[in-house]
Amino acid sequence: MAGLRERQKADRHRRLMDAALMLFRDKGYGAVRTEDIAAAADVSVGTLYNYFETKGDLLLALVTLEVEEVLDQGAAVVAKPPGDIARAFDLLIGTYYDHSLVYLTKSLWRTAMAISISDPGTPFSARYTAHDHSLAGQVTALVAELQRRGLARADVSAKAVGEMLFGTLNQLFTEFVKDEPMSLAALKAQVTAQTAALAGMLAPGLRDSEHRAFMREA
Amino acid sequence: MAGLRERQKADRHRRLMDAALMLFRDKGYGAVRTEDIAAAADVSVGTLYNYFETKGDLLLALVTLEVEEVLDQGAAVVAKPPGDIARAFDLLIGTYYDHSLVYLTKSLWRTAMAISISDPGTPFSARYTAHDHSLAGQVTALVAELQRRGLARADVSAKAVGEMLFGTLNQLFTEFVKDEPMSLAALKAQVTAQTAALAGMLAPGLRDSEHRAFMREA
DNA sequence: CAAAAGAATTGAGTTCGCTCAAATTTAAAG
DNA sequence: CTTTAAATTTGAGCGAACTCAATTCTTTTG
Repeated sequence: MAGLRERQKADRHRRLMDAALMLFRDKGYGAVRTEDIAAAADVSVGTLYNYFETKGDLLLALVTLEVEEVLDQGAAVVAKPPGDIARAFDLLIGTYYDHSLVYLTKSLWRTAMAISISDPGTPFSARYTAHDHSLAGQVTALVAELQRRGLARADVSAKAVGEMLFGTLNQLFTEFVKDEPMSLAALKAQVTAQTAALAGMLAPGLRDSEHRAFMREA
Repeated sequence: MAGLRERQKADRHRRLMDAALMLFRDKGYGAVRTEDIAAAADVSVGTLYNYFETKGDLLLALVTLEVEEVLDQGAAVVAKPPGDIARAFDLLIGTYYDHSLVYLTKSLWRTAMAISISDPGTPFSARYTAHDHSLAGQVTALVAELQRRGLARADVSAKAVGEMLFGTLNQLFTEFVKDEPMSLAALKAQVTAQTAALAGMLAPGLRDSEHRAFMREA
């Protein structure tokens, strides 16, 4: 069995994560002092900094939890996508968006994004960027899967489409978290509107006249 | 003539901006203490905070300088655009990009972006967002001007195209400032590649076969 | 089991952004 | 030119993130 030290370590780590999640959600990142988190987790401030490099690093650990769960849910969608391109995009992206507020608030997302932009060289930012790449990879995987199933034309690069799609969903998500009153429904409506043209272009075996009609709509 | 008080005020404001610009560029935002800026401007810390709400606000004042100059330069391009859509886009966007590092460094841009994301309700963020809107408006104005001159098809919304274009150039700029070794030339190459398809679609009087060829390239 | 070695915790101390009551400077009034 | 009023500056002090030398706890060794 694991030694006492190891168990205590795991336990303290969990307590710190739990305390931080609760406090951040409740009072907001800025209003929570590292001392509060430490106290709620029954450790000293020094110990908190033995487990996490900075207060922001603690937030990232929560973001990581979030993203790992959403990647799992997304994998299920990629494995069995709806038979329609537009619906498949909406379902995968909707899964991401729905999950985004399970653990974190808009304010916490903003803080995490801000830290990752301002210090792009740090481990924090590197991990945040890695999450982005995982998500973009999953979107690409969906496009490839649709192609494999003959639901999307195979003569375009799945990677190019996937990254364009991820760029769009990411930008819309950024606007969403910056706009406190904006609802998830409004966000989804936006992404549906913006990806409809792309979905149309990806439809296989479209005759030229129909193709041109899609172009005009987009 | 202006009273003594007024002159002193303008002078202190200028000294603070000069000092902040020099120190931020030299040592980086985080390494400069408000006390250092105050000392370099020959005022006390309290006075600094009488002129600027926060240390970040001082950075924003520098960003504002930057954006106002670039808007002036951009207006000249809009007034007399090159006769080719792709070249016109490249020239305007290139003007923005070239000017972006005249006053500020990548690191300072990142800090400014981070602050504007993390506190979207503050005056800082509002002004930063206003800059974005001004730039998007100028890009839209370029599209409208090209339409007026018969250089771009008039049957698409200049606003829609302008905002899509701005979204792209903004996203690429964000990636640029996050990637310290990336050169301005590389940034421009990326934007040229990404906007080429859009420029192609906007060409007026294109025959259907050519139109479809552009689609396939994009 | 006792002692030595090693690992982790602790919290007082440091730093830096920012504030505010007192002091100073400029303008206005008599 | 004084006196009064108003505007502005000032810097010691506060709060919060983070550090590190001393302490406590766990494991290993003899």
